[in-house]
Amino acid sequence: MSAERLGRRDYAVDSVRLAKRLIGQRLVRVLDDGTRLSGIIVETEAYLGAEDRGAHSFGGRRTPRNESMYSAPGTFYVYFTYGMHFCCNVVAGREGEPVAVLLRAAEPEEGIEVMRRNRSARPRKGALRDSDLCSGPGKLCQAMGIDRGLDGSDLVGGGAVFIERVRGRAHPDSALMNTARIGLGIDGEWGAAPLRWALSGNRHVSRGGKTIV
DNA sequence: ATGACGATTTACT
DNA sequence: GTAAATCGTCATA
Repeated sequence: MSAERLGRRDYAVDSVRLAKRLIGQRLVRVLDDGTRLSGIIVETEAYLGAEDRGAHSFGGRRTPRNESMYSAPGTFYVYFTYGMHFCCNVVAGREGEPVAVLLRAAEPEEGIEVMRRNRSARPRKGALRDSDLCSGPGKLCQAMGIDRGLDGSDLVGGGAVFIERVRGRAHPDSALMNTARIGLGIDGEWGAAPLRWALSGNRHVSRGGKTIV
């Protein structure tokens, strides 16, 4: 028996709704050798379309890098940044509408030791706690072996990445923390817009360079 | 061809 | 808290 996966319909909603809907659901990455790496999504950010100054699609920008944002809802959008990190998103809305949800953190479930190994590729100080594995967009991708090779893949169907529905884990807004998005180099309306959601009190939420509330 | 800049993470003072 | 690491991407020329 296999768990139910989110379908096209689940993804075909505006990015704010999808950002909240994905919290509590399970992100699954199946490696080439069949190993399952998974974690419960605990932090997301919504990116709107052409009007969103913080989005890669601001102003209707369409380049080879962000092409996946224009694909069907349920498409994976993976990009490389800061010369060393990958970040992954889930496309929302309708095909041709460049809106997406950034997956920022997850609570590891399956394949934790593989994730720890993936995250220890570069030498570092002390031992990695579970909460150091997927508590940030770059960390999550490194732990789960997500890179540009998965950009444009379809989360609906039999691919190597998908999201499983976790029954009884749809969290009400009251269980979520809602803040401005992290790391955008912009001020004003779009820099301050409360488009980041995280499961309140969860230890796997990223620190985002700032103190946890 | 060139230069400025990241939807970040880590180490160090 | 501050700064370094590190390189693909995109706008400009």
